[in-house]
Amino acid sequence: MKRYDVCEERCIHEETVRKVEDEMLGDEVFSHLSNDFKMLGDLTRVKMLFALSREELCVCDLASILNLSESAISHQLRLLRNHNMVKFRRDGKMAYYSLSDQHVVQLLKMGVEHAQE
Amino acid sequence: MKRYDVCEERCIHEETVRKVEDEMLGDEVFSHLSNDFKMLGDLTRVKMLFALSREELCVCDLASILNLSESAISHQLRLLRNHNMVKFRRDGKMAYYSLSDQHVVQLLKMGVEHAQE
DNA sequence: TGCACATATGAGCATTTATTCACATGAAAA
DNA sequence: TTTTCATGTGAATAAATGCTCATATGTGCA
Repeated sequence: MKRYDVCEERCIHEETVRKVEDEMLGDEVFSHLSNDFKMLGDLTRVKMLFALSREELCVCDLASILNLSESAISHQLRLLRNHNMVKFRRDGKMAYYSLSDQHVVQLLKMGVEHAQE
Repeated sequence: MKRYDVCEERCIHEETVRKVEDEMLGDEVFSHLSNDFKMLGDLTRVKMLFALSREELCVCDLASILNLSESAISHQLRLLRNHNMVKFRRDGKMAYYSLSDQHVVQLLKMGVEHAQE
């Protein structure tokens, strides 16, 4: 277990570092946070989420819109489900997906604003 | 080049799919978007960005706060720089980093809200 | 100049991840 | 029941990614 304490005793701004350390959140929070953003950090998934922000869609619809295999879409939908970003309802053979809340929409909106600068 | 057109002519909801296809953004926008979110989708980087949202910090400070090597931090800072998420100023031997705009802060804030549900 | 030190970077390695293929599941229709 | 079809999933593979180690860069100071 390395400590990287070379700098820790010389160059750092002790005050500032201590202050920021105090303000840091718990590891689980950061972990949760980065995992959520990771869901948005993929071209396929971000397109899927954007599409779902417009309409409820089945696997087949998404596959058609993104021009990807249904298997690929299904795999990604499972990830999104596990991260509580989408919900779904079954109707016969079909499964209809939609966003599980409005947070994703807001994040997407903010992201687009930033991207368009 | 597969077309996955099996479904395209049978099970899809043509109306809905066409509507959503019309509303989809350009590929460059989605690409930009997912790349930005990807920067937030890593435990180390999200911690770095959070820390930088509190104080301007040097490489050494960040390494100390995250308990990681300065090399690792430097590599990640380069990524963040390339994505215009952090800016830096040199002062002698030191390099001081800070967030390049408030968008990241807002995204982090929204992410935390969502994570805490 | 020459040394010390903070930061930057290239190569290598181990891990993660996105897609495909093949097959399983489950519901509707024949 | 048997068939069909939309969806779900495990295994495999190729690509991307994060860290480490070694080394380079560049600044301040003796």
